Amino acid sequence: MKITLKNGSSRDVPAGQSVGSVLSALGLTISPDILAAKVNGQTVDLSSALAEDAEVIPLQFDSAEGREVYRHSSTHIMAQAVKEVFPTAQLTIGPALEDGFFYDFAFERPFTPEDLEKIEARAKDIIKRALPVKRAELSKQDAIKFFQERGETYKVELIQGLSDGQAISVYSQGEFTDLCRGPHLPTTGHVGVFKLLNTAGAYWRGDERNPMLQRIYGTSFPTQTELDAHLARLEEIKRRDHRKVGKELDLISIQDDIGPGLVLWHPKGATIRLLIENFWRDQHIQNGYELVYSPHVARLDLWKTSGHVDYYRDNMFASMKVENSEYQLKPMNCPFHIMIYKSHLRSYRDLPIRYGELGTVYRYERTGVLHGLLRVRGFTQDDAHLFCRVDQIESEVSQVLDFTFFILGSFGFTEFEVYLSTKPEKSVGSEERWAQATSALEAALKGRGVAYQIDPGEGVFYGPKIDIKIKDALGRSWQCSTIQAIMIHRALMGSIERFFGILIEHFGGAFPTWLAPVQATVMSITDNQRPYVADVVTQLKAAGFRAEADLRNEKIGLKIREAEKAKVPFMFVVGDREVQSGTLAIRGRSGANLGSMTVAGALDLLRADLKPAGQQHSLTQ
RNA sequence: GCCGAGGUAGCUCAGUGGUAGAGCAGCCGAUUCGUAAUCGGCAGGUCGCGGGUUCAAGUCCCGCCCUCGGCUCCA
Repeated sequence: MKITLKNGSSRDVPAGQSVGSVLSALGLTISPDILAAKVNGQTVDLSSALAEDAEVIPLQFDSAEGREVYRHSSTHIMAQAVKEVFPTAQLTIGPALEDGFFYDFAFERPFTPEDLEKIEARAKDIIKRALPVKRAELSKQDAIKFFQERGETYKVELIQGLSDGQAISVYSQGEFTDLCRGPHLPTTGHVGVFKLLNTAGAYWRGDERNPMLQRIYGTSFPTQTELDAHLARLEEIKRRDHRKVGKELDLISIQDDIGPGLVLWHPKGATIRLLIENFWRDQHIQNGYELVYSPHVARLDLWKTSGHVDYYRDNMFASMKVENSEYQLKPMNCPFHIMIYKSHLRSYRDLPIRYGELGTVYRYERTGVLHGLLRVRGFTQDDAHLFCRVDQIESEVSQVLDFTFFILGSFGFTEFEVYLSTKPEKSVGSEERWAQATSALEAALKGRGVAYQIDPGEGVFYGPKIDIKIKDALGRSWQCSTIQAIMIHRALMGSIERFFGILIEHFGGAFPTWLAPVQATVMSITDNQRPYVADVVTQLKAAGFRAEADLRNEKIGLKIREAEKAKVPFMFVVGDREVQSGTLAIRGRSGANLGSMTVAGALDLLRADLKPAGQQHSLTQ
């Protein structure tokens, strides 16, 4: 039997040996760092036997597969701890997540923070015991019997869902046994630091008609340093939360008296929105779009014709009666753009026609899913509909792809994840149209060399779509852009509200100069410099910059602190020295001393900081 | 919608049945100061909304509204 390693070296060994012993026979030290192995592309336990020629790759925590095994074993350790502390809790499922794990238990009451402490202490004890983790295979019948005897009814239900001939694997550590596909760490002692984070309710199998289970989230890492880094990242995410920053910087508010999911844009937030919208309009006109406007309500019949009443009713506000007709608050802009298109006869020579609108729509979302600016009930889509011939679809989609990457890149987003979503269960239109539209989208993606994944069945009822997720400064992915075929429907920023929420978090409120609501604050040291400061501000404003004076009788330290907290990109400090020499002492955001310069020099500095849009500031401040 | 935690001054929060508090912000006064908080004083409340228990409710009970975490990652 021939075993090949990643580095290409290979060796003959007798069949039937375990992966672990083969690796050590090949001269690799089996340190606790090696968690599992990949054999011919499949992740397996180190204890699994090798039966045929194989390529073997040892897995450590530094690989995604290695981490998955590590976290999966961690959640088993937590489950064992829960069973030891609360024997009446029933096991359900417990997968690894990207940076941790969870396990759902059926239990008579929610777990309290005190419970978590006890469970965590027990889990640490289980790690200390370094129990060997053993795999066993049972027939379906035996597996059902085994878990039935232990009162694990959810496990029995899971096994009943598995196919009949299949051998069913269970993993044991000490007295604890769980139904599990594996693979797992060799012992519970392979886990380093272990921490439980929070609890939550979760439906059995994710279905709200099913019983509510008690979920516990946790995470684990080989070292305390890595755990600390992870916790610091969670803190950073909290610090940048757009709901917190949006309030601190007085950008937006969502008020109970107005209604959930309905956003007020305060002057500073509105300034940024205006800049975004102006940029959007200019770019669309330059790229061959015609801009349109449409009303916020329309006869319900329009929404019946469009299919929204049949396919989208759950997300619509209730209709209202006006005179003798029913009217509907709009959940989408498409029917209006189609009506503009249909307002007179079009020749194929007129195509493509591209209608764009910053169209505000209203959708009913259940209160439990609302989330700051990222999930709201009233929002403005940067919407457009492209009417084109079948032979133009591919090139139009290609252009939209390029345009999307340009627009998003202008706001500092340069990493993307692209998904192609295909025909869902509930849909309108023939199979042929779906196939045609889907292949046009795919051809455009391939033509632009864009890497993408398929999201089967996730298309909209009227057509397939390309979704583009942007990655922010902390590496998180957010869904904004969508491009949908049949009539090509696209939104690049998605909704201005969501996009703004993401922008706030991406920059942590420290917007690049072209978007900053206040670009420079000119501050006096004493009352002596007031006329000079006022004159400088007048000059800055005349040059088109958003500048403010801070003439208060306060110490310069306080003025700087407040400008820092407001994330103003530039502070121009003026004392008697500057008045004498006709200069400004310039301080960048976060304390950079940029020296002294004249007003003309300061204007050059501001201009130079405007381009390339969105990419000139460090995102780590 | 469901499970859990919350809602007290503009903001952040303390307040375990007995006279509603602090810090910051605000206002008034003093201070004229060189790169992240000058000092002093004053004012500020339907304790989310509605009902109930009690001599007495921010606090206990019931209903509702809203916010936050989760319900998407699946042996």
